[in-house]
Amino acid sequence: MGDYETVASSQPSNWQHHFLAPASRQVFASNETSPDIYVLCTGWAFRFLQLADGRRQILGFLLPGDLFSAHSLFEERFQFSVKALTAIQVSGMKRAEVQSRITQNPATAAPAIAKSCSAETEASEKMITALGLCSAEERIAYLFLHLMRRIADRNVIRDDRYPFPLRQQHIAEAVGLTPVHVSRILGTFRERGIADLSHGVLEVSDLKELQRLGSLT
Amino acid sequence: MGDYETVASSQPSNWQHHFLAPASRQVFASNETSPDIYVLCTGWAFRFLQLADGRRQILGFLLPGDLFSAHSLFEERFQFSVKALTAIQVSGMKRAEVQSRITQNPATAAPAIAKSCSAETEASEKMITALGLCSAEERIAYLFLHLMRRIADRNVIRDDRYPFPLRQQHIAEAVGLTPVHVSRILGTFRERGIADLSHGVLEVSDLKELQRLGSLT
DNA sequence: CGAGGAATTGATTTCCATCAATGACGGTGG
DNA sequence: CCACCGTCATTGATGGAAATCAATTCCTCG
Repeated sequence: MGDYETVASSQPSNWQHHFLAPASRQVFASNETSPDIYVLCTGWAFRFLQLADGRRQILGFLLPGDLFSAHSLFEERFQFSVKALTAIQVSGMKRAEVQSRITQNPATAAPAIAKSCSAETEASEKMITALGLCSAEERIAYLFLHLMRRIADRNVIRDDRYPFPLRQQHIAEAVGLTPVHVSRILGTFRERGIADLSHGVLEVSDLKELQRLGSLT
Repeated sequence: MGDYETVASSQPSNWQHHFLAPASRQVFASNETSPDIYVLCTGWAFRFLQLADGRRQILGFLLPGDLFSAHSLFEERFQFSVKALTAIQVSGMKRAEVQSRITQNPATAAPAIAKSCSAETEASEKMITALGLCSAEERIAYLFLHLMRRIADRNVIRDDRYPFPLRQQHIAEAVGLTPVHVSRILGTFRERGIADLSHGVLEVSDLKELQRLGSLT
């Protein structure tokens, strides 16, 4: 891996460390192995898979507090690559250490881990459904709603304005469209008074309509 | 749930039971809860999500030996529905009992469970990639290769002929296409001498080409 | 046989990708 | 301060992949 900038900890420990990465830097590559597990502390990142011909699929976005993957608790090989969307700060912990702490009190740890894995899988399967069944605008609405919920869990949201540091390119790669088409759909959302994404902020003016489009009911 | 036909066990036990379901019967509905976990013993089934308007996405196929979901070990609520593709035989076990057996020797159970969860998630994320990036024929080739591997793990395959009880409708619902278009693609696979699916058997004549199309490298 | 679902085939439409050009910024250096 | 550049977003024109509509034909199974 690339410990791009290791930050000196105030009380150094041998089982936990931190590092920084600037926007756009790839921090891990698919198939890489690591004795550590990672948590995103600040900033946004995304997980993705890339095909031989360069096509890239974004699997999900990482927000502060997210484990890169719940499965990384047990699996030392990355099944995806990770790239910083904004400047980020990451915390790494020795897997062995974390595992031993888990086995020490499994009663509290096990349900949390199970829930976390379960949530990941559920999100994946909902995304499969969105990609398999939904139109371009439904997919984008779904992505917005999914991220809005996660953002709202971490930030105080006022006036329905969400911090949203995604380029149209990222939206396109997440929901299987071209950036040009994403631009058109966002244009229609604007003129229909549904939502406006610009300058890194998503402002939702017609939540009902957005939900009607993207709820995957 | 519907214990359609409960089979008398030769030595009855209170923590394990079996039942049968005919082809096309839905055996569980999304959001249902169950104190049991289930393994498919014989036949094929599939997991799916359904939207309010009736559109349906197949999330994956279940083959003999498959847990309906590894997450069901911890999660009592179904996040998907299950329907029999052929006539099936299912075994159900009390979750509490299974969990206590797991905690009795976690050293052997834990890695197996983790691997199983991990495999499910990896499969989901590869499917997201296929749906987001790939053309119709690439998606179908991917589905074929994925299932061929799983079938070959359970059956002796001769002459590259795989038992394959899917209707074109099911293929369509799994890879996000219409049955009509699936028919066309399968037609081209036939005339190009790549593979022939009919009468419930998939016969592969040009594995290399199928892999070139569907390997998701 | 005959009936009904499944598959195939053709004609047409729709949605989205692709190609191409333009404009809006923000940074950089002269 | 302004010309230059690269990135991003927007817009228009066109083409292509897959959906949709509509008949048949083919199986399968009573």
